[in-house]
Amino acid sequence: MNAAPASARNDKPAVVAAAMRVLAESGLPGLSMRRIADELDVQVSALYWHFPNKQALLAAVSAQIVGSGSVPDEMDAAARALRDRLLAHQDGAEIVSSSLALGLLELPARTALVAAARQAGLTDAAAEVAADTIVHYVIGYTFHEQQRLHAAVVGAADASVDLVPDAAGERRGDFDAGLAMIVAGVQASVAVS
Amino acid sequence: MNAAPASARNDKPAVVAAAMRVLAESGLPGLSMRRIADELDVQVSALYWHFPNKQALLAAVSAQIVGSGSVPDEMDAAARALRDRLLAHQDGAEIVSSSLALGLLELPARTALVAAARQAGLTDAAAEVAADTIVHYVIGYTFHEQQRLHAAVVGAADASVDLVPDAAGERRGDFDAGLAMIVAGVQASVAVS
DNA sequence: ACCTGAACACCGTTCAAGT
DNA sequence: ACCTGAACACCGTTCAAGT
Repeated sequence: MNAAPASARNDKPAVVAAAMRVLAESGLPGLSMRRIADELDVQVSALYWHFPNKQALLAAVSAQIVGSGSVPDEMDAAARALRDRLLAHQDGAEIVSSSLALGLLELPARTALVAAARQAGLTDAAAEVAADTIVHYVIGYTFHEQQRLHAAVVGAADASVDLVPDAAGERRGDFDAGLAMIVAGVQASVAVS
Repeated sequence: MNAAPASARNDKPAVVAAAMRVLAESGLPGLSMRRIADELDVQVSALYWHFPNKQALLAAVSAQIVGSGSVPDEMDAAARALRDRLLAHQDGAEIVSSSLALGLLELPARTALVAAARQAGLTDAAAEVAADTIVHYVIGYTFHEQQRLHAAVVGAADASVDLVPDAAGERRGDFDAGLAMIVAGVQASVAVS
């Protein structure tokens, strides 16, 4: 009953893999159903056998981006792990953001953040708020950063020098500084409750 | 020299006003150049006399959304004022987010936040980080919230009951709770520096 | 189970030409 | 100064039909 079919065609993971390749090459603006179909040497309509619509396909891409492995159990480490995942793919933050908002994606990092906040002494409800606050910050910050990269590419000879100062160096510092403020606030909220 | 022209045609503010009407009626997905042109009884190509491209038009819409008036000078009040502006327009957070990331928009609330953070005792650099952290949180949170509204409209008979619990009530509380954590963290960072 | 081919109803942008 | 008309190169989605 597990006999290999006569002609091996595409399955869901193959479609997602093709989408990841297109994303790496052309970013989110280039990630059209037609480009993905081309990558598989297939008609566009074939994709709709595997996924009901583009958003569902993007949700599968998002799941690939954020991964399913384990996440560090400290708050700042978990936040940075999420950020690194997003940064590892072009427009990663934007894709994940929309899948998340549509309720089509589970975030392993969020689960880890809730646990860490609880361990720090927050009530269950406060831990959820803290986790969401940090997730919003990470995604918002990284989204903004990745879109600036786009703008910089478009306006090559632009005065965008001061917008993207020394590339990764300073930005990582700012991200960490902001994150530290939030984490401090979360810990401070234990005293209040 | 200020004589009224024979036939009064459209100017930039009129185009922006038309775009705001379309946005109110159909949201960001419906905000196409063609729909805006229709609203003005004009050909699409006419819009390109007023704006070089759609992003520039969206930046003008964003400026209208965030306003130019004065902003409360306390940190949490300034953050809530920004949030209220975004919530007052369909997909306000998404539109503003992309204009901001592209460097096409000034945020009055950000200026107020920097000033408030400085007054709280932060260094100039730390005050900028604090302001950006809060702005990212506000936009990220509101973006997420507004996209859920979309999803709820699309899946009317859905099990989206637990995703949008009691509408505004609980959400406002969660937003404020998260904001309070960040503000506490910002104030805590004064001791460190 | 997976795909083709063709169509539908859209997009943003450009450009010569008009008044 | 502001607009028309037509075109270009795209989109996501649907659907009957094939193997």
